[in-house]
Formats: sequence, structure tokens, C-alpha cells
Amino acid sequence: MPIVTDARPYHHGRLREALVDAGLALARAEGPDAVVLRAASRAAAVSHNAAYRHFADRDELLRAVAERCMSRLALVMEQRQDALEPDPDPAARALSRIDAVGRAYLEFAATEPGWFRTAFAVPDKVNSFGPGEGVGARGLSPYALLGAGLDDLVEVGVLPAERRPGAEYAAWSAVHGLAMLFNDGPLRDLPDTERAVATQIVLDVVARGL
Amino acid sequence: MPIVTDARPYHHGRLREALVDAGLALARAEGPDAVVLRAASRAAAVSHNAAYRHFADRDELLRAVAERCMSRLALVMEQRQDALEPDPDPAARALSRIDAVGRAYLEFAATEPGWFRTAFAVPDKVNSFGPGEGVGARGLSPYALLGAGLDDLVEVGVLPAERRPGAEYAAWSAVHGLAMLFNDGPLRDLPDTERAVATQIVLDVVARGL
DNA sequence: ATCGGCATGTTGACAGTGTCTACTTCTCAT
DNA sequence: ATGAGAAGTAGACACTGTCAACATGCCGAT
Repeated sequence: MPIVTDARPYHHGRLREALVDAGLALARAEGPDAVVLRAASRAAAVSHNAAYRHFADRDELLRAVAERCMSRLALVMEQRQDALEPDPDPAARALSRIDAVGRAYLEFAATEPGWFRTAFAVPDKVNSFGPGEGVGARGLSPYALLGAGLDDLVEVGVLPAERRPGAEYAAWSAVHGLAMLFNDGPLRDLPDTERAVATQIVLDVVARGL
Repeated sequence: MPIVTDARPYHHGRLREALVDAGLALARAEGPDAVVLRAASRAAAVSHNAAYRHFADRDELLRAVAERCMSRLALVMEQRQDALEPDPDPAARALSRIDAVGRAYLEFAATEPGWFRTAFAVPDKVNSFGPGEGVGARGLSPYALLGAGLDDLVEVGVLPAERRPGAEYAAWSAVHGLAMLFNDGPLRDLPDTERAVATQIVLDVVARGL
């Protein structure tokens, strides 16, 4: 019988959550490649193999972390939409809501590059996130939030209904591509002022082209 | 004095090129993470440390491989432009040249996903590619080829001159984003027919919005 | 209440990686 | 011809993911 037992019990209790939290911290600082089983296990004060009781392999942990990153993105989108001052004009309101979606996406990519890259670094085996995964407070994924914004545009008469199908491909691609080019791509060291210009141009072109 | 010497001399002769070639093969099959020093050294039939005589570290090899991948992309763009049947109408010609740029980009991403991902996986330390790097047969980078196409559009009167500055941000972002969403993102398992639809929509929106 | 099954966590091992230091071989300019 | 330096080798270390064998202790059936 041990005299002074270690404070930590043999069984962790909520190791799975602890590992995902640790992975989230690693991803935030260094991106998806830094989500390392042994480092996460160390952070959770647990032996390096304990993770295998909760995840089949490293990819499964990474996927869980990526799903949380996607949720964070959805949350930022929702917050930016909620922060809009109410506009009496429905058309203007719908437009500013769509604008907020795009700007929140780019803001998230800029302020949390590690999380942003991780959100889209889902391992090959897994298609994407299932329903109810990677969602924000309203239960909507970033993709669904964009779709809802586009629906509003139609309802308000800004976007012709015949252009609605597939509109998210254009909007999403443009904003996602810009974020990638800024973060990891050839536009990596564009100065902030030029970034703002590029952002405005991209959003304008999409708005005009939809 | 050895009686029957090994056919391979002690000094490789063009080890640097051999390593980049090996890295290119690895990148093609598995993407940038598969560009591994020891595997490339094995492919070049050389000890695992020989690479350090030609590259400071793994990132420097990866950068050399990425630069070649970017050149391949430029070459595909040039080929698709050259393959266009001549159109008497200058405006139509300029438009089809820009269209070819975008479609070649997406074709490259679809047919050579490993190379495409590697082209944009330049390690953090390095800004991007210097002048004369990542270029095609005409000495133009993908970015420059896009810019030339946009210049043509202005010259021919299709694109208003005041909209020319920054136009590559919009065109590039949209096409790059779509390629990323198809290859690694949530649109990974979109069926081919739907991919074609999405591609057409994205190109249309950009063309209309520019 | 207790006892055993089973989920949970640990230990140790292996192969693979990047990178360091020390060493060997060979080329080429003097 | 020779010796300095470029090019390649050998061995080591720390780190990773993953496997197999083992230890622990919770919880329900008895």
C-alpha cells in the first residue's frame, strides 16, 4: 500500500478530451503537422501509448482536432454576423451578412493560421466532416452558413434565383483561395495594406459576378 | 587495388539533380510530405548523408522540388494556350487564352495532385520563388502567365483598364481555391460531373465579375 | 461484499526520420 | 606530384508512429 499516493489517479477520466485539447494547442502554434501523438500525450501527463485507447491512430486524433478547428471557424463567422449593426434595408442587410461571412473566413485564416490550416488538413481516408460536425453555436457548418447567406440574397432579390445553384462554389473558392495564398502561398509576405486591397477586390469580383 | 571495381564511382557526378528527380517522383506519388531525404538518397543509390553536400536541410530539397513542380504547372498552362485553335476575333482569342489558363491550372491540380500540392508547399523560411524560378518554356511563372492574359484582355477591350490592377488576385484566388477544395478540401469526393459544373460556375463568376 | 472481466493506462521494443560529428575518397589546381 | 578541399560514408542521437505484452482499477454479476 503506497503511503503518499500520486495525486493523479491511474485512470485519467477524460483523456480523450485532454488529448484533443492538447492537439488543439499544438495545431494553433504550428499547424497540423505539429499534432503529434507523443507530444499530446505528454501534455496530458500520460504515457505515449494511452492515446491508442481513444484513437485508432494519429490520423484519427488529427481529424478530431480538425473538426474542432472547423467549429471555431463557424463560431467566428456567427460572431461577425451577430456583430453587424441592424440595417433597415433588407437587401443591404443580406449583403452585409454575406460580406461578414467572407471577412470572418479571412480573419480567421489570418489570426489563427495554424487552426485554419488544420481545419482543412483532414487525412485522406476521411471524406470530410459528417453532419453535425465542425459546426458553430447554431449547428451550422461554415459551408452551411455561406449557403444560408446566399439564400438570403435570393429572398431579398439581390441574387437571381437561377444563379443560386452552385453559387457557393464561386464564393467559397475565391475566399478560400485568397486565404491559402496569403497563408501558405506566394502571397505570403504581401504587406497588410496590399492584403486589404486584394481582399476588397476579391469580394467585389465575387459580388459582381454572382 | 581493387580487382573488380564497383561500376558506380565514389563520386556521383550529378547527385543534386538525381536527388531532385527522386524528390519529384516521391512528390508525384504522395505529395510534399513524402519528399524525404533518406528515401531520395536511396533512390540515388547514395548514403543517407550525401544530400547534405548539396542541400542545407530537408527544406532546401523540398524547395528545389517545389520549384520544379511550379515549372511543370507553367508548362501545362503554356501547352494549353498553344493548343488553342486560332480565332480571328481578338476579343474571343484573349478570352479563350484566359480560360485556358484557368482550366490548365485545374487540370494540373486534378491530374498531378502530388505535384500541385508540392508546388505550394514551400517551407516557411523561404518567401516564394525568386525571379526566373518556377517558370515555363517562355520564362514566365504561372502568375506571370495569368497577368499576361489579363493584359491581353485590357488591350482587346474586354476588361476595363481601371479594373486591371489587382485583377489577378480575384482570378487566381478563385481557381486556386477551387483546386484546393477539390484536392484536399471538403469537395474532395465530388463526382466528376459535379466538378465540371462547379468549374464552369467559378470561371463564369470570375469572368463576369472582373 | 467480493470477484472477475474488461476498459484504460504503462513499458518496452522496432523501424523510420532529420541532423550532427568524424571519417574516407577522389578531383583538380597548383 | 601533391595536397587542399569537395564529395560521399559511417555511426550516432533524439524524435516519431505503432505493435505486443503487461499492469491497474472500475463496475456489474453473483
